[in-house]
Amino acid sequence: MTAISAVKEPFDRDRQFSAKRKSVILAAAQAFRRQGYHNTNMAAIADALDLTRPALYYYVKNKEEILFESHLIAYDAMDDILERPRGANQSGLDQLYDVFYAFVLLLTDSGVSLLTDVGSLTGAWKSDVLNRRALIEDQVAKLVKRGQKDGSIRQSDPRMMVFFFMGALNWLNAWYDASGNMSGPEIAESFAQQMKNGLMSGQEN
Amino acid sequence: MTAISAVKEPFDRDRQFSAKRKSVILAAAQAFRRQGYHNTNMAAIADALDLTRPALYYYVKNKEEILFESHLIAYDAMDDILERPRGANQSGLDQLYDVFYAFVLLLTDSGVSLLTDVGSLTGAWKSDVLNRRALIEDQVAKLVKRGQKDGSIRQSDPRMMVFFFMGALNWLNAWYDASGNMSGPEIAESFAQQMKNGLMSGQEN
DNA sequence: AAATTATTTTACGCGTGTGTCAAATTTATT
DNA sequence: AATAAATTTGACACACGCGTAAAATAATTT
Repeated sequence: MTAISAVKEPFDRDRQFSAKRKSVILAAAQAFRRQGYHNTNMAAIADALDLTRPALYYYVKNKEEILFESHLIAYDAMDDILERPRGANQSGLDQLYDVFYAFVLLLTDSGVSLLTDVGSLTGAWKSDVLNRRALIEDQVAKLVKRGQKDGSIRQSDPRMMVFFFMGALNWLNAWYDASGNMSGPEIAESFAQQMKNGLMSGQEN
Repeated sequence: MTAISAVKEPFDRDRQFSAKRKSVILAAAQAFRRQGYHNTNMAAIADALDLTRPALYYYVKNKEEILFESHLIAYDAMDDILERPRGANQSGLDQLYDVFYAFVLLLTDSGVSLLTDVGSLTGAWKSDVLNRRALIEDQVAKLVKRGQKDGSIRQSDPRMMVFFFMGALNWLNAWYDASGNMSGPEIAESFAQQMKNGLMSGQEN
């Protein structure tokens, strides 16, 4: 008998299964980030895990499902960041700074990455992902509006502001290489500062 | 006899050929922008031009060449913008503002778009495109450094700054829809302002 | 250790999409 | 009108990569 009681045992099975399943998704997501969805075939994913191609289908319905879940992983992580308690005393701008800083850190230091291949998703998968993204943008836009109310952020279309610095974030994937000479926190610092100054009120301009 | 003299006639032929060739590339580029390279098949490109699929191969070696040239079109246009004479009296920051404004306008108002599928290019095609992009980023970084020298731009890693607002630019493709309620110049104005404030020196921060 | 269940594999079918080629058609030239 | 050149087409070959199914192996339970 293992250390796990007979009652819990099936859960352990499930746990191992979902652990392996997740590592399939993660391995795939990494490859997708580097080479793109269509330039990554199932064999490459299998190889990365020392498995053979059909074994993947034991964990996953099809390739598109992997792409779907890859997106979810990123958006879940961003949701977590957005749900972190933020000092109510802070200005909207400062809160936004912290959130954006955490976003950049997420993309540089954890393996999580934003993916661009939404166009390769179909049906509910596609709309789900787009909805999740829109939700996050809404949350961020809310912070912008908050900052505009408390005077820390200048008056301008919040959506444009969000698109601007979220774009910078998305583009990270294209150039950031963990082996580069710039550390994650350094990039996060630089980006967050730039975002902050871009929005800040009280510029002579 | 047409209006074109017999001497020029062969050139006219060539001109018609390259005109048609270019419209092949442009039609493809549009489709690539909307749906991505791999989600666009040659048939779709042919359909858009009321041609049949093999006719495309009269103008073009293969699909990858189309992608390659799609990239070139965008980078050529950006080079043009960078080569426009800029008032030497202007600060580096102001020059950058104008350039960035023109970049955004290019992407919103002309059909030209930045493409992301570099990973689907191989060999010299890929490196050429990456080089072109790097060259443009260098030019822009030069403007940043100029602004830092003349005191209009604050002291910080120029490469990070360039990545930041060039990212915003690249992300435009993902959300900008000509039918949206925001006009090209409005977006350009908003983005350029945001970029400017982000870099500007003399923020209390 | 036999039996059951979970996991992985080998072998295969199939669709999609690219690129080619020889023939047909259209357009220009003499 | 006949010829030549440019352009387009229909028909085909072929490769790649996804997903499936039945069988084999490994792990777990009784």
